[in-house]
Amino acid sequence: MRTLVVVTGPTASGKTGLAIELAESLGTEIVSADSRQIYMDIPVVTAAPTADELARVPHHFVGILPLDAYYSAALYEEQALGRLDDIWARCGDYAVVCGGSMMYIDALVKGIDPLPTISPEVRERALAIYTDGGLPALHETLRRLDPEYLAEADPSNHRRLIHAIEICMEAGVPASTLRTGQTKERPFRIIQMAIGHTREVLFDRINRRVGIMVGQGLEDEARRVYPMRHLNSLNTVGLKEMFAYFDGTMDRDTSIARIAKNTRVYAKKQMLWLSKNPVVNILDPARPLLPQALGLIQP
RNA sequence: ACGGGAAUAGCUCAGUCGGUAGAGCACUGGUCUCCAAAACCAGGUGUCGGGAGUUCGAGCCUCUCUUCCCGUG
Repeated sequence: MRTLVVVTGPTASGKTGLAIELAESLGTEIVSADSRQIYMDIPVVTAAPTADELARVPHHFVGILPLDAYYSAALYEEQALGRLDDIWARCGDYAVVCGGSMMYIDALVKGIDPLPTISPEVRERALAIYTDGGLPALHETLRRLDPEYLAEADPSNHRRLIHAIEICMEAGVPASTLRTGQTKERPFRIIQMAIGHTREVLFDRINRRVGIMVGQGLEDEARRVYPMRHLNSLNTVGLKEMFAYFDGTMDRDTSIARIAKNTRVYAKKQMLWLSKNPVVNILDPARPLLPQALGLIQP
């Protein structure tokens, strides 16, 4: 039976290493579920798998997109499903997904409504409504295009309001009519797991990892992409803070301290998401992980 | 040792006329159908250094102790 093994969890929890061990012992490949590792040219800050690790197990969706490429959870769902079929066809019944982008994991596991991909022209028009008129203009536009969404939406969250307007413009119908929120049934078995570090241990791992990144050339990497800093792909923990240092608004030590701090904040958000998702099996980090993981797969 | 200053949230500090405290950052909790490492929302977490006094009432005034800083030795 085709089985999707999902290794998720907060950043710096050891997902990559576990996924590689699993893929090796199952004789299969890894599909990454990471909204930043998918971009090329930023491997250090995203803690992407190393050359060694990539040589041990083939990875998909790592370092494949130019920094200015548009991407979304819906695109990921479609492309990852296709790639999984390919892996099952070549490698047998198992495929491993590894990543901490919970939106992507959800899109893959539960499915996401087929909302249209927004054209650059529409994106520009919708953004202009906000830059010209702020939140009130967004509310006014939605009152016309999709009052139902406006009633449910977070009125302060311009990103989501803009996106709803984009969908209305692109699709020609109210966005709320396209959103069913229905979970799709997948024709394969799904087993999800995460490593259950305590917050204290995880924060310590994060602090150490930031130091390692700096040693691996984080600053050089950030400097190389600095001219493109307004791209969404670079709106990323570890780069934002470095850019502030380059801009002169923060000294280097503060910048690095803030990277650690913001990574901890990010990890907390991921843990919150996990805690709301009881389907995920929590592995005990005090015991060897691989046997626990294999035990979940073949009870 | 003497003189002066300071002590309030995790940190830096504000606190009017005496009416049991507030800001920024930090921190904590949360939202979630799609650029999500994004975006957004909510919450003050306190023995006002200790003790005593004046007062109806003290972060604020008085005394005292402690600690720290600056100056002079």
